[in-house]
Amino acid sequence: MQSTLMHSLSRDEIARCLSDGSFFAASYGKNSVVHFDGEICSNLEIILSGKVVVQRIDESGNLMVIAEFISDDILGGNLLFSKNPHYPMTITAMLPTTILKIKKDRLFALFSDNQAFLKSFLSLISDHATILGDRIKHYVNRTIRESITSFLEYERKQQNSNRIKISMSKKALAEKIGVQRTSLSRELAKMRNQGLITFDADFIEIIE
Amino acid sequence: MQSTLMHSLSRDEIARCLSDGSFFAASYGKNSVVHFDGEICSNLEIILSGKVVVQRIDESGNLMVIAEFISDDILGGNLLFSKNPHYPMTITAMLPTTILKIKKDRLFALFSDNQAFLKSFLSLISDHATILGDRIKHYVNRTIRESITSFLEYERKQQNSNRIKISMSKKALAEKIGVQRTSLSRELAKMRNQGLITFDADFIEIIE
DNA sequence: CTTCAGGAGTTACCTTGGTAACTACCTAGC
DNA sequence: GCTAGGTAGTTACCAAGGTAACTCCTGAAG
Repeated sequence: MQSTLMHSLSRDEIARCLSDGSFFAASYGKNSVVHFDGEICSNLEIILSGKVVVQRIDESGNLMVIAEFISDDILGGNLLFSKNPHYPMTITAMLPTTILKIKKDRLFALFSDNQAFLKSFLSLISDHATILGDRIKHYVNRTIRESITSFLEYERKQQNSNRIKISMSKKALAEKIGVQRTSLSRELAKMRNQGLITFDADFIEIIE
Repeated sequence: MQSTLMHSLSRDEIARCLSDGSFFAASYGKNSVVHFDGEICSNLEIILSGKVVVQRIDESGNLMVIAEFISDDILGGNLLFSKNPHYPMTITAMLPTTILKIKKDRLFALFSDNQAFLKSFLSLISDHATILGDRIKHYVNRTIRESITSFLEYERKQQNSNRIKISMSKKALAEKIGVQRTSLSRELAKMRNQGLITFDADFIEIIE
């Protein structure tokens, strides 16, 4: 991806937008909430640095991490033009994060002026929609075993190895696939007992 | 919504695109598959008449209906510009359906020429992304009781009445919230026994 | 060095809900 | 009128996994 959206703007354009107030930046500390569930979305936001997560929290406080976004990714792209422009989930900074905000009306002018910008934007929001679809496909209405297998198969392809580096804590993995940490722990242990995998803190290895 | 996308095109534009082959139509019979899971998406499609459903079918054949689309809605909008332009779920015609297909490259030309068309398109794909978000929010990782309550609360607001018309069969409702029909039946019976609701074939009434 | 917090593994207990096997309708076609 | 297919309701049985209450380990702060 690599900053396609910002790169499609010239320095002059950026400078002009910053000076006339249609672009402005904001900073968020670690663990602070960037957008609350239900908050209205009136700007397109581009992450300049840091990391945010989109998370659903249900009534009993259970957490599911739906997506993670880092530099050069956007927030709110799919909300700005929808009939109901409210953030449907909570967005929280995981690290100190700076975000550039672009007013909606200015955005439309940029689309007309700059085809590359529009193309990057469409590509980003399409990928975001795909992420949601994937969440449903991979983790919804499945047993934990199926969710784990789905995750491992995906990572095996990505990493092209049976020895899969888990670049997050087990707790985070449990939140990602939407189950309790203890249940994930139990199921991983079962799979190890059945000779399907081995694992430690950093790796899970699939045994053929 | 009302056909905003087609209405934003002039008759001349439509006629021109049809004659040069960048627009073309296709028909599908009831219960025929419009797109298979995994199929590549290379056109934007506009539903001219009929009804289609987006459904996820897991290995054991369980069905969950993710969304329903009717006339003037689009298919593939979020796929065309994404890095992985494969249909992530099966799309099936529920009624005899005709669909207009627009080649991707032509689409981009239309965006440049016609701002209203771009605006309609952005609005449609944003709404689609919102639908996916809602599915996750309302029905994922919940008990059947919570899913039912969520559905009833939503419909209560929509219909502005405690007596909620269910404009689908119980079987379809079960598919919508992603549970077995018998389990839905059991849970509704429990809720009736606890004095929370009454129901018959067409209505569910919430008792305050 | 000590303390404390957070990640991780384990397990008994129990709720949720999927499965399967019924029954009872209802409607369309013969 | 009779039969076949589709929708609904019911329930015994059982597997999956959430909950809670532990323990152990590690790393950072004091």
